[in-house]
Amino acid sequence: MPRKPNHDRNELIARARDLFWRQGWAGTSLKDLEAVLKMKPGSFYAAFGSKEALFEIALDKYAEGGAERLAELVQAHGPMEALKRYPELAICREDAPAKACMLSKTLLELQAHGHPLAKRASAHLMGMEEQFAALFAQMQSDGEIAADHDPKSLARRYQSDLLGLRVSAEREGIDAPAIAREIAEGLTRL
Amino acid sequence: MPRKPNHDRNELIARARDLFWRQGWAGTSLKDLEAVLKMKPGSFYAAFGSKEALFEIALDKYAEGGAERLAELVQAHGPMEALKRYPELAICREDAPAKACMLSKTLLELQAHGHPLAKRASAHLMGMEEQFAALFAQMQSDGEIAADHDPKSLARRYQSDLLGLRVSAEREGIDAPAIAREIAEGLTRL
DNA sequence: GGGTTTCTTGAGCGATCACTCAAGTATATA
DNA sequence: TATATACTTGAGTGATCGCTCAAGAAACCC
Repeated sequence: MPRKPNHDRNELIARARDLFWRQGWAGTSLKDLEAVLKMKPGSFYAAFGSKEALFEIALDKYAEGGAERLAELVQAHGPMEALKRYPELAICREDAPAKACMLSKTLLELQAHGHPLAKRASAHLMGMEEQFAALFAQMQSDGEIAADHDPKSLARRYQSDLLGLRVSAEREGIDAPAIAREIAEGLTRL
Repeated sequence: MPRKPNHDRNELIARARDLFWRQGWAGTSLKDLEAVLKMKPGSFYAAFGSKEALFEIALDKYAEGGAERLAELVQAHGPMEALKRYPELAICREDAPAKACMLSKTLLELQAHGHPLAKRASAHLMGMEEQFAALFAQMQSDGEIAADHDPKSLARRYQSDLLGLRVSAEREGIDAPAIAREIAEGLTRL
């Protein structure tokens, strides 16, 4: 009996994610969202409830996408090669709306006000780090890297390097791929 | 003939810098500033002209402070030891309003809108990097590190590591000093 | 103390913020 | 075709945004 929605919800969320990723929380107004999603306020609030609710969904989709891309790399090339390629991949995707990580951008912008979205971004960062740690642990049991490392420490450092790389990539006049290569090379020394 | 100002301008700028540093551009309202500076709107605009003008002054003061702190370290301990200590110093100052770098926070928040303050932050980051590069170059002529490195590359990587560290330090449950130690240790391998 | 100058005050400006809701429109079933 | 059920529309909500300005208060000169 009902009328069906004009838009594909998944596509809408992806477009919202890209806009939030690029412009941040406060930098994205409802007007911006209405323009990109081609929705009037009424439809928007019927579909998503609030700006904050949509940001949360977009943030989750962002984290999910990153985890998937890493998992695919692992599937195709194994843990070591995946971790080597991931940094360059993170900054060179030409369709990405920003070089920097949306999780860190959200954390830096909203942490000071104790905003729930900052906590959520922080949790996603922790999830990524655990994913990295699992890969380092696997590389150890495979004998691919020395056994005297703490996988969690390696993951913490790798995550930090990655975040630094992606902030650097946001700057103009910086050869970010060179940094990515150095991070990858650093992994071989383990 | 005139009446003298109630407040010390330098102190006002320092307080504004700390507030902007913590809360970012959009996260800091004029109400916040009025409260922290104990100024009414009229005084505020007479003294600083606009929110943006004050942010710019605060950003410059921030960059200046960082450069000074590094220079003091170099003066006291020489280039290598200074670069080793700087990361830990950056994240452990208990009086700092935030762990993350104000320059990178500004860049990430405002870059997408092409805001002049983002360009200014970017320029300050470049200035820091040149300061680092000069130190690496000095270490080379002193024979303290191998001569076959490019000082600019070393500086770029050091800056990236530093930015990553300071984003990581903003997260909860992360042993940031451990990352700082690893960065310092990495310098010994040059 | 009178006059001048600067600083401080705070009500209030237009613009924009996130958001609401009653009315209109299109698609389904009967 | 008639009716029910979403979905879409956009003017308009109160709140907050950065900012202005006329009036009052305080410190200097003579």
